[in-house]
Amino acid sequence: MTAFRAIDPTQLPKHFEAPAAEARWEREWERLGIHAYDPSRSRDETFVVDTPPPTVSGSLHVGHIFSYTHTDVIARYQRMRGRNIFYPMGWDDNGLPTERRVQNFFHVRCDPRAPYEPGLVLDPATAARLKEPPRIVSRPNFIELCQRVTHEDEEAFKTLWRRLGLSVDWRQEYATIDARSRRLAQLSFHDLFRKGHVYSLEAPTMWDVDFQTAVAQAEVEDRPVRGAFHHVAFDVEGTSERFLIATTRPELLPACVGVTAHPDDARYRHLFGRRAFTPLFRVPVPIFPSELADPAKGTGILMVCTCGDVTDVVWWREQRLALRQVLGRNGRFVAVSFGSPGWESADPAAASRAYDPLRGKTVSTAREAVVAGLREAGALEGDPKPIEHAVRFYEKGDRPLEYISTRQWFVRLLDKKEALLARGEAIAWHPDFMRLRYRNWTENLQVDWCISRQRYFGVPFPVWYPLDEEGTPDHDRPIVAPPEAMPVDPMTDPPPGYEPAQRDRPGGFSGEPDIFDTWFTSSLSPQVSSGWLLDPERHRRLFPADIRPQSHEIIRTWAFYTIAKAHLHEDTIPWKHVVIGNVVTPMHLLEEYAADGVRYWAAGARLGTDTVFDEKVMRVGKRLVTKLFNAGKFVLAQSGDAHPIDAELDRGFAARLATLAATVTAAHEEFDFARALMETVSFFWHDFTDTFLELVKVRARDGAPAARGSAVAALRLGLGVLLRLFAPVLPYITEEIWSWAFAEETGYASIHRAPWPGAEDVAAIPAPAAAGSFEAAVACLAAINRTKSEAGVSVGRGVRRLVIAAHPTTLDRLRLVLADVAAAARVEGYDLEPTATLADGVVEVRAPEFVAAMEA
RNA sequence: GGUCGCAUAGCUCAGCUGGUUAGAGCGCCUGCCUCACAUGCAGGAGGCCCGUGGUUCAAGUCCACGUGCGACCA
Repeated sequence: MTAFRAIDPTQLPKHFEAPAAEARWEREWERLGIHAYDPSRSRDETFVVDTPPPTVSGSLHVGHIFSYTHTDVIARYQRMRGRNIFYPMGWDDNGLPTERRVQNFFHVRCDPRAPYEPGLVLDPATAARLKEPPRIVSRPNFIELCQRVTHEDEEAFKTLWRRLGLSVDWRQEYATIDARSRRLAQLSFHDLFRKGHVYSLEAPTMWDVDFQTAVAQAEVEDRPVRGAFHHVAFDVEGTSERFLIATTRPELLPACVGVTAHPDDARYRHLFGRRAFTPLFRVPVPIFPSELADPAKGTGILMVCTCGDVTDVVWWREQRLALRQVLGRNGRFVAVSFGSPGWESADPAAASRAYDPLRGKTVSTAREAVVAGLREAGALEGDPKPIEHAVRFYEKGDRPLEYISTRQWFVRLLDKKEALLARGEAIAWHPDFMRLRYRNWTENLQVDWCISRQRYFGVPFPVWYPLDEEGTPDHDRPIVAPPEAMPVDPMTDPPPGYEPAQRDRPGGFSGEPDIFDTWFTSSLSPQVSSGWLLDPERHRRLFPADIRPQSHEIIRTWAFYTIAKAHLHEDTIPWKHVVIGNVVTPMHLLEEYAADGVRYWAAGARLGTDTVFDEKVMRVGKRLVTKLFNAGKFVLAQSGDAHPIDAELDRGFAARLATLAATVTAAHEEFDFARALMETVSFFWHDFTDTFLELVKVRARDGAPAARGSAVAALRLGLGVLLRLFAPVLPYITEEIWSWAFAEETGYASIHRAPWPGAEDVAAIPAPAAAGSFEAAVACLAAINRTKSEAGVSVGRGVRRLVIAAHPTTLDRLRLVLADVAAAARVEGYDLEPTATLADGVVEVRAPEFVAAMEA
C-alpha cells in the first residue's frame, strides 16, 4: 500500500505570488521548449496558427491583449490535445507611422535616388540639428534606421507577450521588413508578373495630397463633410442659351472637360451633342447624355472635371474626354497655359487672368478665389446652398482624396471576383456571419488592387525600366529582377546586364522608386512563416494554416488580400478557419491583476463580440486564481494510503467530472472558449470547492483507510482534471499547482504538455450505484445550510438532531451518501421522513436542534 | 442609403436544434471568522425576456414589420 505524496502546506506562501511565478515559469517553459514547433512531425499532427503581425509603431492597448489571448487559448488547447503547435510571431514595422518617427528622431529625409552609404550610423537629432535642413539618406539607409527604431518597439511588445503568457515559439519570429520578408514579397511580385496578374498604368488614381501617395480602395473611408452646391452658369455654343450646373467643387472649373445630364431629362435633351463654354475660362466642352447623372440631384446637369470623383474618372474614360490636370501631387494648383494644345479657350487671355492667381493655391483657397471670380463675372447664381455629403478620405489622411493622374502598379482582381468568392466560401468563418463581410466586400470591388506607394519605408518593387536614346523610360518593358537576386533595391542595385554608371542615362536604365503597399507583404504572412519558395518542404508542412485569428475591421484588407494571394500563387486557400475577434498601456493591468486575471477577462468574451474593457472582470479572474491556489493547497495536503475510488459520493462526483470534461471539450472544438471557461469555473467553484470538497473533508481526514483513500484520490482526480481544463486560459497558476505534485506523479513536467482530460481519466472508476446520489447529497447539504442561515447561526454550528424529508426514491439515493452529508454538516443524529408529496430530488430539513454556541 | 449583428435582472452577459415556476457573474441586502480560502462561506431580494402582428397544442427561443443601439460598406 503506497501513500499519497502529500505536500506540506506550511511550506507554501500564504498567497499566490503572481509576478515571481510568471517570471519563473516563463524561463522554465523556455528551458523545456514547451512551445517549440517540431518540424519532424507530420502535417496532420500539426496545428498551424497564422498570427497577425502587430503594427509595432502603434501603441500597445488592451485590444491587443484581448485578441492575442484568444489565439493563445486556442493554441494551448490544441497543444494539450497532443497537436504539434506552429505558433510564430511577426512584427509589422512597415508604414507611415514608422517613417514619421524616424524622420523626426534622426532628422533625416529619404531620397530613393541617393546612393547607399554602407555602415552609416546616425545619432538621434539634437535640438540644434533640428534647426538645420534634414540629412538626406538613401532608401536602404532609411530602412536600416527604421529597423533600429522599431527594434525597441518589438522588444516592448515581446515583453508584454511573454508576460501575458502567449505560448509563441520565439524561434519563428520575423518582421515584415526583414530581408526574408522583402525577398518573399518580391518573389510574390515576380510570380504575379510572370502569370500576367500585375500591370502598370498611367491614369487618374486616388491620391492623398498630404502623404503624396496613391491609395487602394481598401484604405479609403467615407466621411460626412459640410459643403455647398454652387450654381454656375454655362453658355451654350452658338446660341444665347445658358444653363446652371450645381457643383460642390467650383475650384475644379478650369479642369472641366465636359457637361452631362440624364438622357431622359427633357430639360437638357436638346443640348446633347452641342458644346458649352465654361465661365471665366471660356473652354469649349462637350455636352453628352449619361445614365449616371441623377436628374434629382442639384439642377440635374453637372460638369465633369479631371478629376473630382470616381464618376468623373468613369466619364473621362468612357467618353474619351480631355485630361486637364490642375492639381499637383502636393494638392496645390499647377501652372497651365490656356490656348496651348489641350487647353483650348475661346479667350485665352481672360482664361489666364482667371487662372494665374490660382497657381500654388490649395483646394480650399482656390475655391474662394474661383467663387469670387464667378460672382464678379455674374456667372454665380444665388448663394451657395449648404449640404452635408460623404467624401472619400484616405483612412489615415486629413484632407479629401483627389484623383490625380499618375503611373501605378495594379494586381488584376476584378476579373476574378467569382473565384475569390468561392475561396471565401471554402473557409470556415467563426462566427459564421463574418463570411458575409468578406462576400460583400468582394462583390463590391470597383477597382483593381493598387499596390504601388510613393513612400520609402517598405519593400521596393524589384523593377527597372530601360531608357531610350532620349532618356525616356519604356514602362511597357519593365525589367523584373531574377528571383535569385532578391531582395533588390532598384534605386541602388543595377538590373542584370547593365552597369551602375548607366543609371538614368540615355540608353541605360532607371529604377522604379515606388514601394509595395504594406498589405502586399502582410498578405503573405502564412507564406512568410512557412518559407514558401525558400523552403518548399517546410512550406508543404505548414501551408495552408489551420487558423487565422484576426479582427473584423481588416477582413477587406488582410483577410481579402491573403485569400487573393493564395489563390493567385498556388490556387488554394491560405487557411481552413478564420476566427474573428476584436480590437490604454496594458502592462499595469498585468501588474495589478496578474497575467491569469487579465487572460480570464479576455477569454470570457465570445468570438466576434465587442466586449467592454472591464477591470471588474479581471478582479474576478484574480479571485479565481486565489481560489485555485487555496483549493490546490488543501487538496494536495490531504494524506492517506492510496486506494481506489469506490465510495458512492466519489463515484458520483467522478461521473459529473467526466460530463464536464466532455462539455468543455465540445466547446473548445467550436472555438467557444468563453463557454468552456464559464462551465469550468461554475463546476470548480460550486460543485468542487463549495460542495464536494466540503462533503469529503471529514472523511479525507478521519475516515477509515479505504474510505479515506477514496476521498483523497477523488479530490486529487478532481483537481488534476480541473487544472488541465483551466490551463489554456490560466497558464501560470495551473502550472504552479501542477508542479507541486502532479508533474512528478504523471511524468508530464509541464501541464501545458499534459494530455487534455477526458473519459480516460475516470475509466477505472465504477459508475455510481444510484444515479443522482451526488445530487441528492448536494441538495441535502444545501437544505441543512439553509436552516442554519435562516436561524442566523454559523454554518459550522453542530446539529444535535433534525428531520430530513424527501420523496421515498430520493431518500433511497440519499442513504448511500448520507454519512458524508452528516459529517460535513456536523449533524449528530437525524430522522428520515419519506414524503411522497415532495417532488423527486427535493430535500427539506425540519425541526433542527442546534448545539449550543458555548459547546461549539 | 445597403448589408450584417445586437436588444433578457441596476451593470456585463448565458440561454444549443421552440416544451414544466427564465440563469450566471458583478453590484445590492441579511447572516456567518466553519481548522484551504473573509480575495471567503451560507441565504435573499430583483426580470410586461424592446414593440406589434404571425406560425404552433406550445415562443425569450421561429417568421414579418417597426423602434433603438452598434459595426461594416457605399
